Parts: sequence; C-alpha cells; structure tokens
Amino acid sequence: MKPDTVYKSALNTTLQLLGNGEFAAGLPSENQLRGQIGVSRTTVRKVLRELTRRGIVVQEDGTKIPGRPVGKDDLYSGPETTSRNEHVEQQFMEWMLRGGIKPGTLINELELARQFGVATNGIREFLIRFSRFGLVEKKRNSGWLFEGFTEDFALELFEIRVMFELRSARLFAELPRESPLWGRLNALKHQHIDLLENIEVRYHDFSSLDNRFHRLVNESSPNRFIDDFSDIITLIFHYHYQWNKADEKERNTAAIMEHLAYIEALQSRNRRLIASACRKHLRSARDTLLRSLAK
Amino acid sequence: MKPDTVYKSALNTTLQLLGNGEFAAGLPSENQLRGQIGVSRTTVRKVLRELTRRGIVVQEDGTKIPGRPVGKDDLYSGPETTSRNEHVEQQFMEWMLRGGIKPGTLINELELARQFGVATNGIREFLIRFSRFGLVEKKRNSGWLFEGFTEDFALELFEIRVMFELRSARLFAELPRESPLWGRLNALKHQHIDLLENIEVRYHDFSSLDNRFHRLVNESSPNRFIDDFSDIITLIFHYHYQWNKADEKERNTAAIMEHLAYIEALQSRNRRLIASACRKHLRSARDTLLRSLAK
DNA sequence: TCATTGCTTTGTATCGATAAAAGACAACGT
DNA sequence: ACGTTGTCTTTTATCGATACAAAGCAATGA
Repeated sequence: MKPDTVYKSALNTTLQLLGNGEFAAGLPSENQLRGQIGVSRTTVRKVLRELTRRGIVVQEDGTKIPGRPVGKDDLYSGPETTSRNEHVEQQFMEWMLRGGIKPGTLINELELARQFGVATNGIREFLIRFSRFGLVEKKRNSGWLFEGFTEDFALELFEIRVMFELRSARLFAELPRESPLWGRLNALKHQHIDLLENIEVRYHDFSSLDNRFHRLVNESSPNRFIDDFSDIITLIFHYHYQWNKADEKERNTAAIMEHLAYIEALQSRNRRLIASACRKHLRSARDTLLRSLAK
Repeated sequence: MKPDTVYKSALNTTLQLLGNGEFAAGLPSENQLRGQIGVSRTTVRKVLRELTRRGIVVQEDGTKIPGRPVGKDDLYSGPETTSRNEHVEQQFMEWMLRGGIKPGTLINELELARQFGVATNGIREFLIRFSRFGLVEKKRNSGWLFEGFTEDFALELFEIRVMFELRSARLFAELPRESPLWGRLNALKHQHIDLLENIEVRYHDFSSLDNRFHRLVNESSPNRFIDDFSDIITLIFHYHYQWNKADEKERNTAAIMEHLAYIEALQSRNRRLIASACRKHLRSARDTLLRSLAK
C-alpha cells in the first residue's frame, strides 16, 4: 500500500554516485552510504541487494566493488520516484493555474482524487496543508472553497511583504561589520552583475537569484513567522514564473537593476536609501504580478 | 464509520429551541429549521423523525407541534456531539500543556492515536493543520518534531504582533468619522469600564473582551494574512489563560487600564499617542506571557 | 408558481488493513 | 570496544470500504 518511491529514488541517487566514479575503489559501508543519500539503512540494503542482483555491484572477497557500467535503463523514471504528496501538489497547481478555475469554485475531493489517481485522503491532506497559503478554505461540514488568486489576494500579500522586508532590511543594515552575511551579500551582488551581462541567454535564472536574495535579507534576524510567510511568496512566484512568460527578459532586467540599487543601499547602511530602494523594488514586483493577473 | 455527531448536536440544538418555547405555536418547515441550526435538510429530517418517535414532537392534522416537555436525559452528552477533529485538538492541547512535553520531543502518531482513541489518520490531519502555528514541524520521511512553546517562540510571535497591531491601529485612526467601527469601539470601551467595576467577580471575562478588541482594531482594514496570524494569537492566549491562573485578577485589571488608554488614544486620532499606548500594552502582554513561561 | 415533503445520488469523515521505511537489537569479526 | 552486517519490531504512507450528511430531483398540494 505504501509505494516504494523512497527506495527507487535512493537507487537512482546511488547509480548517479556510481556513474560519477565515486566508488571506483569499492563501496562504502552501509552506514556511510546511508548518510550520503539520506535514507535509512533498511533502504540502503534494499538498494544494494538489487544492484548486486543486476550485476552493477559485485561482491569480491568481503568488499563490494562496481561491476558492469550503469546504463540509462537502470534508472527509474520521474513519476516512480516522487511521493504521492509531491504528485498531488504538482497536479493541483496545474489544475488550478491552467484549468482556468474561477474564484468561488467548490473543490470536489472525490473528483480530484479520481483525476489525480490517489485516494481521497491524499487530496484532503494536501488541501489542509495548502490552506495555509490562503488560496483555499474549508467550509464546515462540507467541501473546500477555492478562493482564487485574485487582485485582492496579491494586494494583501504585498502589504505584508513590504512590512516584513522593510523590517529585515533595517535589521540587516544594523549587522556588525564582521557578520558573514555581508560577504554573502557581496557575492550575490556579483552574481547579479554576471547575470546582467549574459541576460540574453540566462534571463530565466533570475527567479532563483531573486529567491536567494530575499531570503538572505531575512536571515539578518530570523523569525519563524516571517519564514513561513516567505514560503507563500516562494510558491506564488515559483508557479507564477512558470505561467507568465511575457516580457520575461525585460522584467527580469529591470528587477536586477532594482536589486543592485537595493544591495548598494544596504551596503551604504543608510536607512533612508534602503527603505526607498526596497519600496521601489517591491512596488514594481507587485505591479508586474497585478498586470499578469489582469489578463 | 462516520460518526453521527452532526445529527446529535443538531438534535441538542433543536431541543434547546423547543425548551425556549420558540415553537409553541407549531414547528417551522424543514427548510426553515435547516437555516436556523445550520445543517442539511437530511439531518433535520433525521432529528424530527427521532423527536417524533420520542413523543417530544407530535403530528397533529398536517402540522407538527411540541409534545411532552424536554427532559435532561433527552440531550446527548458533550463527547457524542464533537467531531473527531475537535476531540483531537482538545486532547492534544491537554497532552502538550499538562503533559510537560519538552521541546525537541518526537511525536509518535501511533501512540497518540491509541491514546486519543482515533485512527492514525486523524492525528496526522490534525498535525498538518496544527503545524501552521509553528509549534510542530514535519521531518521528511519520518515523524513530527515538537518545537515547543519556548521563549524564542513568544518573542518572535510578539515581534510580528507589534508590527501588525501598529499598522492596524494607524489605519483605524484614519477611518472616516462616519465609519460604524467608531461606534463599536465606543461600545467596547463601555464594556471595559463595566468589567472594571465588577472586576472582583468577573475578571475572567477579560479574555473574550481582549480578543474582541484586538479583532476590532484589525477590522479597520482587513488583510487575510493578518487574520490568519490573529488565529495563532487567539489559540495561544486561549490555552494560556486556561493554564496560567496566577495573579489573573491583577493582570487583567492592569490590561483593562491599558486597553482604555489605547482606546482613548485611538479616539484622539493622534498617531503618536496611539503608537505609544499600543506599544505599552503589547509590551506588558508579552512580559506576562514570558513570565509564565519561565516558571 | 412555489414552498413543502419524500426519495435518490453524490460527497465527506472516519476507520482498519497493509506494504514500505525507519529504528532497535543481536551477533560477529577484528 | 567498536564498526559492520543480519534480523526483528515499530512507525509511517497509502489505499479501500462504509456510515453519515449534503445536495439534487420528483411529486404533491395549496
């Protein structure tokens, strides 16, 4: 009843390590391998048994060494290695964003369960988890309401985002000179500059850089509630970037410039400058999002 | 498999309405009753069938009228009328607060399921829902970690609370004179004064007043993320009040005075005064909470 | 025509079972 | 003594089944 996705992805990981030639001199002990791939020894043993059966690993007087080379066919495919939860999340986001679901729609657990090929339980657990993003809401003694990704949602989201970011930016500027975060900020600055130089081909790398930058600012003074909120931002932007490709290069170029101004403001440690650069960037991020919703 | 708690609590509600003499002239239609008690007609019919069987309602040429008087024994008991979810929540809070569970403890779904008399599924769903409060966290491919109600938790909570409350208070002061919220604020002010006069006997009514006051301030300009956060505050204070009874009267008296100062500041519409009264009140609320944690 | 009640279909809340994975214990060799 | 592997026990992830409740449809009567 429980799928063996953990085992399958562990096997894939092991094959990759073998392919990299890491174990040419012989395989490590079960426990060491366990640590490397982050699963239990039970699973490691299962993987090793299977690899031995396939001849990819062979036993030679007491120790295990690599056997025949690894082929493409030895790997398990994507869907086989993702758990039900991840599966449901992807399918749900797809359903929500591409399905043109209108705000106010009632969500039917049974229907989604059939559509996604899981038990209703799985849908329910996902929705409970997902409800913290504020896009769906449980109706008492009844189903779920899809509240939708509306303009109001975006405005409320950004109101909070501005508050949190201004707070973190202010605290960042107060960090002592010797804080390692300054070094990391500078490294990020150079990554921005590099990206800007190759913007023609690498413009979609911005998404990840954006995420790392804003999380770094928050690290100045961690707060679990702000971190939780950042997860919402990350989710929204992750799927929004996939969905809205119009003018991506131009938008990202502008955003990089804003980030650079913001970074320099942080480095100046001038509160006024920081607040203004931060506000300016967030305002244009908000407007971009709103514009893509209006369509 | 699904318990009939909805039916049982609907039956209790109907008995209460009957007891109040509301239906002395004859019962309303199924649909009207449905609206009054907030369940489906299916459930209403089930209730009526049972009440008729017991002779509490009798059929008289076409219409239904009250029959024999309602006795104590006709009511279903508390546990029979609460859903699994509510049950689990109460038991979990009890387990957490009175059980002296240390931060860092691993939570065992199976054990809790046995202890609370539900299927593991129920525990899991509860924990997923509860995790948004930041007190428990899921470990990948393994159990749940109880993070605990620590000093850090309280400090981080209050940092956000201050930000949100200052924002809402500022917006409250900007409401137009004719906003109905001013009237409601004034009504709450008088409730505070009344409570203060009878503080000796009614001091534990403050908890609910406190909650209503802070929610009113937030209503000045609703934001779903702030509302979500308020749920955390409510939960924490709800259980904290039950748990820490020391000096309750004194603490509440002081808090009422602070509220009154805060309300008057709002009514003055003076930003400085508002910010200072708000800060002062939240600082003492935070200190009270911290002091009770230290013990 | 529309509210009322009777009946049917659909959907939700909950349980129990089971395979997979994690974790604990035992035995062994060095 | 301790790291290694072999074996057993506990816990988690997931499914399917089922009683209860909601929602839809039909018939009836004022």
